Amino acid sequence: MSRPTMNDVARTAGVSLKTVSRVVNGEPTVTPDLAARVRAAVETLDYRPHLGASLLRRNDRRTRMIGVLLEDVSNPFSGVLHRAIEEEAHARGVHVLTGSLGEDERRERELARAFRQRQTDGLIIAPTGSDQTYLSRFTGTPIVFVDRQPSGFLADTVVSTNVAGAAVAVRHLAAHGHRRIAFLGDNQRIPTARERFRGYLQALGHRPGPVVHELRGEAAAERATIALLRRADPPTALFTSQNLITIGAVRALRRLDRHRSVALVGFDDFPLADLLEPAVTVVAQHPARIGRVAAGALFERIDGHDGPPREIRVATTLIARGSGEIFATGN
Amino acid sequence: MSRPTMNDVARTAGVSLKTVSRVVNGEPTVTPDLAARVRAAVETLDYRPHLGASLLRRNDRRTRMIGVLLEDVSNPFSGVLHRAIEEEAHARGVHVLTGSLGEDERRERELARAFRQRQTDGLIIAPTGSDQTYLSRFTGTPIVFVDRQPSGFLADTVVSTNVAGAAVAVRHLAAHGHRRIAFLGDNQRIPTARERFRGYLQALGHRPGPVVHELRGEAAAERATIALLRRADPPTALFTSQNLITIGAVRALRRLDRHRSVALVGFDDFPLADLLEPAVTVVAQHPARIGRVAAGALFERIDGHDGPPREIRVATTLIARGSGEIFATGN
DNA sequence: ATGAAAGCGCTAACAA
DNA sequence: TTGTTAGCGCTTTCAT
Repeated sequence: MSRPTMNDVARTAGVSLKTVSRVVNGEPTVTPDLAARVRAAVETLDYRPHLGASLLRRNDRRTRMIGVLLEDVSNPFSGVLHRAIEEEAHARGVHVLTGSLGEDERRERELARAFRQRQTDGLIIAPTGSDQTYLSRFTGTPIVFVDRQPSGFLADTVVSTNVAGAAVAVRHLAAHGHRRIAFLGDNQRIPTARERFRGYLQALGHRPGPVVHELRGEAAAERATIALLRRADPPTALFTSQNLITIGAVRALRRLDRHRSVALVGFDDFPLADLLEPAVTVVAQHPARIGRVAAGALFERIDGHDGPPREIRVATTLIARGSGEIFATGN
Repeated sequence: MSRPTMNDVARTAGVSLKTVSRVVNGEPTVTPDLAARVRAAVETLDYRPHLGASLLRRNDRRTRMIGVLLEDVSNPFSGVLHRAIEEEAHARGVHVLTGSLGEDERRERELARAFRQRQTDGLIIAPTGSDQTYLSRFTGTPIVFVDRQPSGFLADTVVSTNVAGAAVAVRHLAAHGHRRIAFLGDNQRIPTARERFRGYLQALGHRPGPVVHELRGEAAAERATIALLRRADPPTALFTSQNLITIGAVRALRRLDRHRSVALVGFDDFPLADLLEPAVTVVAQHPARIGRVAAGALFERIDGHDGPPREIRVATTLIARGSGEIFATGN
């Protein structure tokens, strides 16, 4: 025998199907006596309502399920973001479908489509692709972007104050006497990455130091840093615009035994940054806050809010720990 | 106007509803001409099949969705586990519902029930509660446990070789001359935690050093370590049985400036362990492998495999980095 | 307060 | 190859 239906419950309780439906859905218009009998039948049959069937017939077509697309659920920034979103959802009795995108544009599109097809009430996306035009067909599904803003499609977006944060980092280095401050960054097609570069340029007036873009991952950042420090005229300080790049740079400085002489400020905090020698100065983002705000915005939209797309900026915080307070040596 | 249905598509394409169904489901028995007309109609109407309705009628009641319950999606071990599971699922066209449990037993039960109610094809659970008896009612939903084995309910379980791994760690310390090796551990109601303690005892014959259990989180571990080292007869080496505890211990050693004199081996690796001073020796678990294996086992069950519950052990690896190779000083 | 009937969007079983 | 009919498990609407 298969799973019991409302009909089975009705039969064993000796009531009509509709009465069972009323009890299950907590409608108040049922006599306590009948309600008790229904609940007993539910118990003995181990009845569980079929959410899909209920959804099919309901007017209020909410699945109470949202989709979250992140760069990689195993990286610390995404993890904290994810957790914060999950908490907000949990508080509303909403479940979360999760997907990691890596750098795969196609996977972003496919997962977004697939999640929507599952009738998720809304989507939170940290876009990895360089074009989100495909989302314009997603009518009826609220979308909020986090961490990176979209291209070719407009919706609520929650991101850090990248320009200001990067500028603060670079000015901090300049204040410690540095004149040749290198920029190490990643994919410049991503608006967020461009903003951080802009902050760097802004802070240095128009006298930038050496610049390296398109660094993918720790290893690439380590190699690039080594190359930079072996140049004839090496930088005395580094600004790394992303956490994996920061870690790569730390490894490079260690290998060259320059970690006590070359200053470093990274964008985005990471676990144990405070336990390294020297501890790493960063401009911290607040992924938990970003997640909370993004989830809040999404649920507002789901609940019918219909204003124009908002861009919400979350402030960053400079955390001086040592690596950024190394002074420039004479040159 | 609302979302188009198969009927709408049928009407605009001038065919029967069933023909549309055939095209949408890729059944081969449709003339190219009709199929093309259907696809055109799908395109112009922006039709998307309603998964819920389809599920309701199908014989093969697969949602192609699994549920994953983890301790905390924002901790690195869980994150890597999660990603590995997601990759296996993705390869099979399956989506993942995720939930974090913290230390909340009730949340475990509630989420497991809720996910099952959503007709997830199976569940992967890193149990936080001390009793999984409630799962015995979950007939028809395959379950696999990861990281920690269940109590009161039996199912496939994928865990590290905790006893052996802990013993290796402790013997490694003993081999460096240590005789007073402390154990710092967490919740002893969790079988996994007990196993690690057992490995510790096993390695020391019956001459254990100081033992502290029930440490919850980094801060507690830090305090406990400080207290331990201030005793009259302090340990010369520490075995920390979990990654947050290891980090707490590192902080304590730093604060007391004993990080170069007291040896430390931790159970479970963590990011940047190799960049600390001294780099932290660990018995590494392999969360990615655990995740892959667990997902594999779950999908086997979903595909109908019906053997007895299996306990699958994943080996650990000692990674000597420095902190575990500090020799005992005369005493 | 309770129930009967209709139908949500789709697929199974069968017929043409 | 195509179409017709019934019905998945539930909620709606309308009657009682």
